[in-house]
Amino acid sequence: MDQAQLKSRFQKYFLDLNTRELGNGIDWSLLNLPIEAHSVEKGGYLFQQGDVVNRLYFLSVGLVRYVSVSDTGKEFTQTLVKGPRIIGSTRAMVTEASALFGIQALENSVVLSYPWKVFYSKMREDRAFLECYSHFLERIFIAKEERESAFVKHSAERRYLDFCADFPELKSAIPQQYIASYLGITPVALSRIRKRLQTS
Amino acid sequence: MDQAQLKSRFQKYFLDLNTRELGNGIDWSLLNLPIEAHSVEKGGYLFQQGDVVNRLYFLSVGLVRYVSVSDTGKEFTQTLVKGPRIIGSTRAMVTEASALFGIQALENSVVLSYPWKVFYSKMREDRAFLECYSHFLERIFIAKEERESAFVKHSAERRYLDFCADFPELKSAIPQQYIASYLGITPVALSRIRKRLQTS
DNA sequence: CCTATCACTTAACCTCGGTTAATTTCTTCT
DNA sequence: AGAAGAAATTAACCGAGGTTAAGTGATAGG
Repeated sequence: MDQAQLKSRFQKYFLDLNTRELGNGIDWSLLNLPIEAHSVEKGGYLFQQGDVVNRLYFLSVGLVRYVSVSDTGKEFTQTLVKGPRIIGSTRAMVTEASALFGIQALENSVVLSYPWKVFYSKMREDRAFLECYSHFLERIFIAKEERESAFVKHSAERRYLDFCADFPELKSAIPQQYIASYLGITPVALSRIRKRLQTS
Repeated sequence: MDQAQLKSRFQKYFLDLNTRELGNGIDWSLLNLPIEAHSVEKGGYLFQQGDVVNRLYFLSVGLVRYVSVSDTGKEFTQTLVKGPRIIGSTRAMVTEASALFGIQALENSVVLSYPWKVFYSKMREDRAFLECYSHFLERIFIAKEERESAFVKHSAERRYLDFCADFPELKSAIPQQYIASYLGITPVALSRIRKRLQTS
C-alpha cells in the first residue's frame, strides 16, 4: 500500500473520532510527513514495557492488548482494542518516558505511525485538530475512569459477566488466560468462576 | 471576594497548568460568565456519587478526596488533591452522565465553578485555550495511567511506602482510614502493615 | 477534670484468590 | 490421523487481606 492510501486510512479514522463533524475542518495539508507501516504477527509486540516510544500509533486492522508485568512477574491486561483505533501510550508519547506497559498483538495486525513530536508540532497550529485531539483525550480518559470504577466497585465474577456482555465477540475469540488477565485474576480463578456460574 | 478576584484566581491557575507559556495566549475576554463560589466544610461533599454534575470546578484552597462506594458498601479513595487545582469528574462534565464518584473535603475548602457547556462553548474558539485544555487532559490521563500501573504492579505495603514518599505532608495530615482507602485496603490491614514495617 | 466520641490497634477467624501440580481437552503441525 | 504443544480444568494447600469485636489512646466539649 502506498503513502497516499495509508494517510487516507489514518485520516478517515481520525475524522470518525467525533460524531459532530469536528474533524472535517482539519487541514491535513499541514502534514507532509511520511507515515510508517508496521505489521505485528500474532503474539508479537509493537513495543515492550520499558521501551521509549514517542510515536502516535494507529491500529488499522487487528486486535491487541496493553499488558503490564508486575514486580512478581504477573501479567495484567489493561485494555483490549480492536482496529481501527488509535493505540499507544499517551504518557510515553507525551512525556518521552519509557512505557509502563507493552502492546501485544492477539491477531496479526497492521499498525501505522507518525513520530508524535513532529506530528503534533505541525498539527497544533490547526484549531480543528486541537479540538479533535481534546475529544480523543476526553474519550480515553473517560474509558479509564469507567474501567477504574468497575474494578473498584465490582467483584471478579461481576466483572466477568460485564466483560461477556460488553465484548460478546471477544469472549470466544481470545484465549481465556487473557480474559483472566483483563479481569485482574489468574486463569485458574477464572476457571473456578466459570464453573460456579454454570452450576448455578 | 468579588467576581473579578475570583476570575483572576481561576485564570492565574489555568495559566500555571503549563510550564511552556501556553496559557498566556488565552483570550479571557471571551468569557463574560458569572463564576460561582462554593465553600465546603471538612467532611462535606462538593457532590456525591450518582449526582449529575456538569460544572468545571476549581479547588482554590483546601484538600479533597475523590471517593467511590462499591456494591458492598466499601469506600475507595481514587485521588487526593490539594488546591489550587482543577477538580471534578471529566466524565460527568463532558458526557452529562451521573458521577461515578463523589468529592469530599478533608479540610474546609473553597471551590469555584463555571457551567462546563457554556464555558467550553465560549472558550473553544480560542486556539490557545484548546491547547491548554489538551495539556490538562494529557496530565490527568497520565496521572491515571501511573496510578493504575502502581496499583497493578505493587503490593499494598509497597504502595504505602510510595504514598509516604510521594505525599510526606499528607501522611500525618489526614486520618489513616483515608490513606487505607487510597491504597485500596481497610484501616485494619494498614495498621497491620505499619506494624510489620516498624518491627523490621 | 470528666466523659463522649472518634481514631487506631490488636486478636481470632474466614474467604477469596494465588500457587503448584496433575489431568484432560483443544490446537496445530507434519 | 497421530504426535507435540498449548490451554483449560480440577484439586490441595497457602496467604494476604477482610470482618468482627474488644481494647486503647487521643481529642474535644461540657
